Amino acid sequence: MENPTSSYTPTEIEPKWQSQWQSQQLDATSEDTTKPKFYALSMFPYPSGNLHMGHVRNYTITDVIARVKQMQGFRVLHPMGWDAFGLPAENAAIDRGIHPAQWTTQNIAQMREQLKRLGLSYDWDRELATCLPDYYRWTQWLFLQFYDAGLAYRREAAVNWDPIDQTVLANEQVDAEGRSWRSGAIVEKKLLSQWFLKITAYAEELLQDLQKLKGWPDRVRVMQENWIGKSTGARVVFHTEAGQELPVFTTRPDTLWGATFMVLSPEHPLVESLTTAEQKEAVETYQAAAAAKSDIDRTAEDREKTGVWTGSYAVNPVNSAKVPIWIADYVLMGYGTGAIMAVPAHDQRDFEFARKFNLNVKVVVQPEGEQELLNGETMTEAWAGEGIMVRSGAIDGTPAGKGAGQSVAKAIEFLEANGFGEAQANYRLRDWLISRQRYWGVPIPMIHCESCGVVPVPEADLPVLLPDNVEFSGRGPSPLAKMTEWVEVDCPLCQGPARRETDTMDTFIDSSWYFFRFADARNDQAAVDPAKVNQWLPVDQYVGGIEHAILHLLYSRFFTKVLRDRGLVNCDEPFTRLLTQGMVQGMTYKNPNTNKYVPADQIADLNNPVDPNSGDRLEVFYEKMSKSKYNGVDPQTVLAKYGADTARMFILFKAPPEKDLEWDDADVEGQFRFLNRVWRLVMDYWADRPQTTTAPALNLSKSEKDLRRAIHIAIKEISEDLEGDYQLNTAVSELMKLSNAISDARKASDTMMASPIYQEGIETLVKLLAPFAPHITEELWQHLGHSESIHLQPWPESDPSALVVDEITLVIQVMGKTRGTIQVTAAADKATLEQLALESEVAQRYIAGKTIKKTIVVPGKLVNFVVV
RNA sequence: GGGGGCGUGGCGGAAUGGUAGACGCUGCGGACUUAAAAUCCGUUGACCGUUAAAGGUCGUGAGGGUUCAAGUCCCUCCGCCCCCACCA
Repeated sequence: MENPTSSYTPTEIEPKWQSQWQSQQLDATSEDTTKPKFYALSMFPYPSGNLHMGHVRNYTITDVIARVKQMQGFRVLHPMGWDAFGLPAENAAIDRGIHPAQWTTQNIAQMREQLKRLGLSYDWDRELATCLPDYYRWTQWLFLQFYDAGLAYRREAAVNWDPIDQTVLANEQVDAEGRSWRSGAIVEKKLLSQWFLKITAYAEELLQDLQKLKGWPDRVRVMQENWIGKSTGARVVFHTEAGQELPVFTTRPDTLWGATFMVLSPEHPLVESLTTAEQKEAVETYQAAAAAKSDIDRTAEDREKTGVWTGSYAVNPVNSAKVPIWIADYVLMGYGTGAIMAVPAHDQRDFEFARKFNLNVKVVVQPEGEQELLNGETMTEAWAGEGIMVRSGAIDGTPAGKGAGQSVAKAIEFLEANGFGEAQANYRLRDWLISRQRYWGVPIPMIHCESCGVVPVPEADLPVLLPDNVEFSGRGPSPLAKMTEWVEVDCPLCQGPARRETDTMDTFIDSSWYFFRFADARNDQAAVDPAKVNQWLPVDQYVGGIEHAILHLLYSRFFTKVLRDRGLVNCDEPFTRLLTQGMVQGMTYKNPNTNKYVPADQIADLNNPVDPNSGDRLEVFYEKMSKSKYNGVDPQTVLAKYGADTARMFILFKAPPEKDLEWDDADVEGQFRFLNRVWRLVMDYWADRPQTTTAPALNLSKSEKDLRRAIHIAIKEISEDLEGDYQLNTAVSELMKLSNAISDARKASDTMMASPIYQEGIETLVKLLAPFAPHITEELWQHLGHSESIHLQPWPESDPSALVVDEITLVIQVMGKTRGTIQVTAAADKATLEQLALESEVAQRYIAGKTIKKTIVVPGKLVNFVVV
């Protein structure tokens, strides 16, 4: 017999529905404020031009969440935009002579089409691109807000300098050996005056408020905590013999009596004045060597300590001891005061330094118990453990430790009482250097006037537009600095000759506020209307890669707090819940002898992979997809072959969202088969459905009851999987179970298809599947005789009465081991359960000849006999 | 060095302290077909056992512990992954 129903052709139905939804404005953001709001956001992409599987995974996860919330009666904001400034566009300009704006615009157009092919429920009316003046105008305006608040300032800082091309390089343009990506020259450090945002002013709040982020993965919170890096201790002021103050920060002020020398960073401003004539040459040589060292050299593991004496001494405030002042690159100018008191007996780094340069080691913490007494002359490593303070004047005899009444607290008390210092906290977090000596970014809206100094561009003059007709060579100063007619302006204050700031902003600035702009994306009067922002923010669910765990998320939190303090938004934190999805990995073939990757299509037999060139056996493993490893899978290929719904289902089912996902073609096939089964199940029902449906029976048959139960279990389980933690993989497996249950019910009974329960099953399955596979479900929904979109249907509710069972399976255990099961009526009470269990054949077999000592009855679950 | 996470069949992965391995992939056997594809049915942790069953033993990285009962809770150890790191 001919198949009465058409077959499932995703490549036809998917584009059809995509264009219908678009013309119906199905995905327009609802303005119905009687509904609760839900803001679902994926981290917006850099428009590289090609969508990769990582994007597909990210956006699919967020789309399912947005669609479910929509069906559950929320008004949902689900926007998309482009993080469109950045280096690759400028590289394209240098390499291929195409203007960054043109390159970016083309890429956006291409990626937008690819995204649309995935069936994502974006409100495209709110699309934004950070490189467009109607967006970056407000980025500039926000910068001026920071400036006005005293949170933007200028100071000198080191940049990567290419001495051949005479240009500044981004960190990404410096390779692992410290060479320029273009010229190959060894990159130098060069000081330039640059703009900073004062994120350190918010360090404590950024740290404290991590506790509010209950919907964030622990590890992201911990990473941010470590990044902020708070440590508590004291500031202690030493004096040089010449009388200059030389403050240090220490977490162990209690060991101050053991400080036998001091170390300054080579860049410390006092080094020059402290250096004696005899030491001048050695010190300057050392400083020059330190300056030339790359970051990689400076942070290399297990480096031997180096350093040089300045020739000067300082005085230890607590015991007036004369301590030599050294410089060494293990002390960093950017942390604390750039100077330390060295306590070699109790700090391993100081110990190594002291041993190398024969400096005095003085023990001030003596461990108790069986420990041998420590001796500064003979000890082989620093003692950082517990003990009793010795040779420590005022705190002698105090137990070492940070607790109340212990050495650290006592020492701080003593310092404060004598004016030697005070308790202090220090943060590892540094202010954010935002200046980039590049073209393709937001121009910093500042003007340098010879007589007025640094003057902000008046708000009325925003945006400061990027000039168009720029030349890109990759050499010399940034393209903007070469644009004389753009650079030279009148000072807004004195009208005298002035120059524009030619640096642009770090692109992380653009992405630190885009989630606000989506709430009011078309506003040309303000960055955002506070009323609109407060209606949508904070983002309820943010989804993106773990690689943004620190910088992007921390900067966004910082911006939110500053905008709150400027009265622009109400929320303290921008992202209530955060999901960091795992990466997508591809099957990788690598020759272990040559360390070269081999494309799969060059391998003759994938079951026995050998290198076509050498014949070496290849290693096979999963690794993050990348071009250089030939292990990528192009979304376009998958869409063309199976359609978006299959790709979405596969990605959702294959692994939990936060775990890495191994791409496997066989599993993709499996998902395609599942959608085909659903298609046939629904279409067969529609073709063979009885023309007169039987009235709802008062007494359901057993198979009807079982099916109804399966339906409502599926609703319950899937709804739970979609709450909070988004266990999308198990949600998909529940959909499969329901599909299987419907299929089984049909096979079990000829009359089942006429039952209203069967119809309920079919329609529920389609509705529950809709957020996951939006196209096939829309098509099937229409075939089922509905005219309104399935995506506007209410989410099914689980009926508790349907879950009730007449009989349960009772597990019989003896001594905690499962020995069998019996069927019992669900209504049975504890005593009855015990009785039935005891009488059961299994129980009798294992209890025979023994005495029951104790019986545990867990109603609805099991009976366990403890016997002797 | 500091911090966080993970370890379950051939594979991806399920399991509010209560029948470990749901769901899927793969493999194997079968039906349909001239044949293949597709589809459908059965089976798929290891070992012992039997003609076949029935049945039994073991099993969640290793070892201890708590409990009537442990993948799950506690302790020790091993292995892998990630973040930070000469941060005073």
